[in-house]
Amino acid sequence: MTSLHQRIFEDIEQKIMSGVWPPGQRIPAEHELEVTYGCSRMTVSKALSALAARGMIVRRRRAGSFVASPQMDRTVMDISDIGTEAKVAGHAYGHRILSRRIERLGTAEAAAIGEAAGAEVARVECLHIVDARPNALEKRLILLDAVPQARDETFEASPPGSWLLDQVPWSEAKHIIRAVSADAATAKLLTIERHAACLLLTRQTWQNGRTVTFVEITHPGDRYQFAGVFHPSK
Amino acid sequence: MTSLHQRIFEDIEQKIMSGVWPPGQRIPAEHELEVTYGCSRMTVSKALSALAARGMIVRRRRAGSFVASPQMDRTVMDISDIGTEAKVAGHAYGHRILSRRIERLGTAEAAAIGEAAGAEVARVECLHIVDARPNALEKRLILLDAVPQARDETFEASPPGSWLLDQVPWSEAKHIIRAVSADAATAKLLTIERHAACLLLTRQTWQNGRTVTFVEITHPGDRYQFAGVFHPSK
DNA sequence: CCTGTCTATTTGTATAGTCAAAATGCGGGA
DNA sequence: TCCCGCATTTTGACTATACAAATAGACAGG
Repeated sequence: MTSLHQRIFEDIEQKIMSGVWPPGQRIPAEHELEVTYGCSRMTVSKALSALAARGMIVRRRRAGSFVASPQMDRTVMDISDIGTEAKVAGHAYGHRILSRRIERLGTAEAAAIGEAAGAEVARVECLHIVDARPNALEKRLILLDAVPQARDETFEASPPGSWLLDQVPWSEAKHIIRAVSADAATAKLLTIERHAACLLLTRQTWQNGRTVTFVEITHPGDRYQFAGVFHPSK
Repeated sequence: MTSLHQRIFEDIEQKIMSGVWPPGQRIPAEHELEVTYGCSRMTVSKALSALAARGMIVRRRRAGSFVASPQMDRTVMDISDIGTEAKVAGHAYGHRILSRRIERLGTAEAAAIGEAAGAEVARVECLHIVDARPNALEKRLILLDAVPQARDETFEASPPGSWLLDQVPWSEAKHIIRAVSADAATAKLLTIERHAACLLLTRQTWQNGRTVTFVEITHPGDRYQFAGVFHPSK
């Protein structure tokens, strides 16, 4: 007994999530949807407004409604540099690909991310540098089944995260934040002391129930933090 | 040039946030608001639906609309025990008040939280215990100006966080998550090794622009994590 | 070609109703 | 007294309509 505006909402959501309507795609005008669903404009409008409120579409007068760009590979909270909080603008950002190769998932790792062993993946390690200091070490798996274009991508032009945004439409994601002690290799790359506390962000992204990418990002704990303001009305 | 339904939304939001309408308070029925604002029911309904969508009110047929209970002192993400993730139910929870005293804010601390030095605060330290193991150390400041009832509260019955939920209506909050190494005192209380990585959650809560409480919660990094699933449609 | 204007399209806001579903709390019956 | 059923209130869903605001794209003028 779902209501009509809810059905329209879910219908369009599904089209966006499955990639049938990619980011930037124009959504039929309210008038057209009113015909396809055989209802009044108010009902269509309610569904579209809800989608807009959730950030899945962007609406512009006269132009129409468009599928928004996904934010699947963005952290839930902002990552900020503890030392230079005020300095918002003027960050010099860069990245360095440490390694990149195509391989097949081992059984242990496959089980950990809930995919079949033997699946082909691109394994990428990338160091993120802000203002000449390393601020994150990224270890990523990209399932070639879901993103075949990743096979021949070097990620030199744009880091894997941003690159994926342009390839995969919409998805769901799970974030986990842990505190860990840096191992020797990580400490060296991030130029911090061994055993220093680090923030470890793990994110797994799915589309249609299948894993797209799995990434671990390690931040130096003494320099970076996750922050977010939440007035209940937002 | 704000629209009418938006004005109604903000008007009611303000009443809730400022505490004029405390949690559980019944909101005038749509029909009554339609009279007070001199508009149609649809317009009122739109505003109330938006408030309901944001979790600020709960609506029930025939009964009416009610101000929801605040979630101001809840973490944005769930805190879960890494070792026993499956075991959702059946946690034995307890807490122990380590210290509690009334004092005045020093200049350094006052500056850090953006309040005037010399303001009276209750300073509470509390250890949270889940399944016989300490899982969090809480260091909290409560501004007596905002919550005078805290002066004579022992927090033995319920920990400061839950206690505050019943005292302060609605508020805004800022969360910060850091990774830190445990100092000697913290390590001993949490029964972990010195310098072990810990998750440090800092939360500051305001009401009407004035700080209500400021809290630092330290979790053992090897046993606890923050996790959240985010399908963009939620 | 470039620039300013005009128009038609599309979303935003609002009204005024109808019918449906839920559930509270009352009154009547055992 | 207690319990059950029903009437009434209140929210939920939807229609049909109206006008306002923005602006993309066509068109005219320099």
